[in-house]
Amino acid sequence: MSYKDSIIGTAMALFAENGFKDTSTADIAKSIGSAESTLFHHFKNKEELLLKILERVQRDIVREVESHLHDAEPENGLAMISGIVGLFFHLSEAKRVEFLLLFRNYPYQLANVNPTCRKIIESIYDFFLGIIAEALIKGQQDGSIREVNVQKQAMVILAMITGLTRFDIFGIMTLAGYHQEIIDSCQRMLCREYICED
Amino acid sequence: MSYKDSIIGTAMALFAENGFKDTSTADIAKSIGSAESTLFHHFKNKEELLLKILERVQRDIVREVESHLHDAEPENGLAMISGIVGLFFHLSEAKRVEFLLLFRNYPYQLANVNPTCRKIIESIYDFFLGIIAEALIKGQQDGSIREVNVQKQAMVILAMITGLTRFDIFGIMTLAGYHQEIIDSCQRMLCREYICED
DNA sequence: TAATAAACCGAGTGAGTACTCGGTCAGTCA
DNA sequence: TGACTGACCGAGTACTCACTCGGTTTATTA
Repeated sequence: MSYKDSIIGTAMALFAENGFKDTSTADIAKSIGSAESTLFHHFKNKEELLLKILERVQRDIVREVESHLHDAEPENGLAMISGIVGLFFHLSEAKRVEFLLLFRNYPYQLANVNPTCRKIIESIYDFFLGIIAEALIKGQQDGSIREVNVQKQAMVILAMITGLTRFDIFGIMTLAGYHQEIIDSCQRMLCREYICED
Repeated sequence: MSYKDSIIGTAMALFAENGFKDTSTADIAKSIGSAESTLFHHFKNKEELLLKILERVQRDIVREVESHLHDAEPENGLAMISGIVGLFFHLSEAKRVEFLLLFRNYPYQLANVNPTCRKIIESIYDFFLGIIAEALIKGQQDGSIREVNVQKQAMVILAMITGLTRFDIFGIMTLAGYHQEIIDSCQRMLCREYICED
């Protein structure tokens, strides 16, 4: 059990860093310090290993987000959104390996032919869309957020933060010191009215 | 020249659809209808072929965008931003293959070790950042856009539209009918003040 | 037309690749 | 103690990959 977990952890790091195709089973075995054939004693093939990894990623991310959201006591829906956006950026550092894996192409390619994989990935995106939508609805009820199409707006927000995170993770640009600017932009996008101070 | 171009076109489609690693030189040759060894007569290896493809993608995208922007006569900076966002979504369909290729991991992996590749990719992103920043500055001058940090805000906008396009292209979600919502969100993010109509 | 060069091909080649198989060894329980 | 089970290994194996090489066809130009 524990050994199996260590395979999952090691393989996840390698898949995230180098990609699925560019990580050979020999690489994984070497990194663990075991024989290549031992991998196939625990997982029937490389693809099953990836699926177990994705399952763990999904569980870890959901658990982490829920524990953070549970602690927070936001005053209204708009503040909830700010909290979620901030949490997402926090996660992209704290769970960097998991995020990097989710920005790889292979999981989505596999999702096209493997329903199990598809479900895992969908559940991750649906989870984030769900908490954003919840905050939007709450904000509309308490008046902190204007009337918007909740589904569409949730997607726009998720796309924005994943897009920014992708830039950061792939080294296209750096997000250092940009978090407040981004949260500000979100608030302006959503708030009922906004008057410029200057 | 022309034959070389047809190799580039065919290989681009395959790399975009299946990824660099998952497209063998045999696949490319078969798709063109020539011998595998002929590829290596025109390109010294598979990597050089990818670089030539990326160069063409960069040229094509810049040319296409510039021709569109040249035609448009926006009334102010904010309208320019809306035009750029709309154009980006138009491109993600008109240049679907090129966009798909730019959402693959391999070009960015290669960029880490190959300066030529890095330059091409950077120039694409810098190009988009440049036209967005230009619109922001114009908007601040004509009063249609509030005072913002131009660099940061340009990145936020580019991240949002690439993030949305990525969702659409990878089949995570569909953008059908969302364009106006997104352009609206951008305008609210940028405009000097906004009063909700309801 | 003859000479030169470029385009193109078929048949390799060696270096990986995921995965298999037969067997060893340690721990568990009757 | 002895039979059984599961973790683990080394040595394969069949296959795919990018790339090479010797030679032939085609185009160009003197």
